[in-house]
Amino acid sequence: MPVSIVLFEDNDRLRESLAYLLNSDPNYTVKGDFDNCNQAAEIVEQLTPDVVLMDIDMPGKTGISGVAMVKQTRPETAVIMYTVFEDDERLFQCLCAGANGYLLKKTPPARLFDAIREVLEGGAPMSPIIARKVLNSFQHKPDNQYNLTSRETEVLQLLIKGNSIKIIADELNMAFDTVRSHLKKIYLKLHVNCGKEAIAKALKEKLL
Amino acid sequence: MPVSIVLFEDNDRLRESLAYLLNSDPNYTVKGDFDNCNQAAEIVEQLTPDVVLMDIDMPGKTGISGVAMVKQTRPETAVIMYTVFEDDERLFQCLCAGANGYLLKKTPPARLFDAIREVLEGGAPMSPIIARKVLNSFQHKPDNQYNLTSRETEVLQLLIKGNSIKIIADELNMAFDTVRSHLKKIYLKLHVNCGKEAIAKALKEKLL
DNA sequence: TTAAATATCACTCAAAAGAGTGATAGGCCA
DNA sequence: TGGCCTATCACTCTTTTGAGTGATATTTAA
Repeated sequence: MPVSIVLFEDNDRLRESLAYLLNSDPNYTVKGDFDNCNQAAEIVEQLTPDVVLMDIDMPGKTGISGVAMVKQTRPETAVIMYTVFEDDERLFQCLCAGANGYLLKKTPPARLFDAIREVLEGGAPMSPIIARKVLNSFQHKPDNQYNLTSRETEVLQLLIKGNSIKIIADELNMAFDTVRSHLKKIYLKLHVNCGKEAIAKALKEKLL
Repeated sequence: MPVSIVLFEDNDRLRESLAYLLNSDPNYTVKGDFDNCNQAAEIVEQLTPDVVLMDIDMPGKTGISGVAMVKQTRPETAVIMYTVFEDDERLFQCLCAGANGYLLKKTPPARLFDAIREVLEGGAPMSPIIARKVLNSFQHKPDNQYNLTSRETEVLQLLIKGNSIKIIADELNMAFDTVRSHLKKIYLKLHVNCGKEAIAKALKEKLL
């Protein structure tokens, strides 16, 4: 019996190409393909696929909600995300929602067959960059992808402990305005607008 | 130039088989093989391998200490664990110590070549069961040990995204002062004094 | 040896946030 | 029925923070 698959992907051409590709192998059969995942729960309940391929950016509900819905209504369904996004935010949201795999769209199509086989064996197919991000998330060591200077790092470390500018200045023996000066640069480098966003970003991405 | 590899594995026959296997491919060369990792730091410093294959159960220091030492002295070294153990305890200790991959010994030897290629591409080769365990570790549910009400939770969720009070009020269709009212209660319940501390605590303790 | 980056501090102005106080209304439950 | 909790909103006052601008000394790198 071939592996049954359902696709959620809003790009019509891509979705049809994928369906054609998968159907061309007798071991796989696409039971349904949809350009949104608003009815994902009902669909997996009806079609009972072995594997779901899920885009993230779709009209209506995002694939992040999509994987959550699928996993809630039919947990035994293997869900592989298939997306262009490789930011930490969406990646970990998908994983927390129960995704079983995460492939970037730049993945060569042939790899898709491997991934589906792998996920059915209980594995977790991931693109290399994604796998690396996942492993890095276990290390509590900083990455400094934003090129913070050592002084800026010190300031940010104190900030994410919830300290006020006044306290930080005292702690690092510098003037109030110097701390603010550093903070401005930090916000620039992190692309945020205020301390709260900086804390959120630093902690979410384990910068320190 | 072939990929240079160092092996740490106390089973002599297995270690020699691995070395023979890897050396049989001109693209790979085993620069050294050792039955313990007590001198792992000095060894990688001397031999500067691209990849280290590391057993866990060895006389003297464990492979867990081993990967930590290697990563500390030469972080650019890719370390792949190669072990029979598949318990969560050792697995996550290795990941936290900085392992770049985790293969079970039941892995077919041919897969080793894939794994080495994968780790050099920035990926994280893992046996399917291991990958599954890693992904499962992300499915944490919120705890709500501080007895936040549903409304307070909504406010906190928006706060930790870095939103201002004004934005939160708008988002939840409530008055500016109502949001502040909720925030005051949230700060009380979390035992913090300001929004920055609340964000830090909520994210560190994965409250939401 | 110049130019760039870094670290330092100062001043102003406006916006945001925290502290304190109090009020109203609906739901729940004993 | 009368508390208790939750959610809602309002007002004041003070502190904190962000944005803008600019200056100076030191270090680093081209």
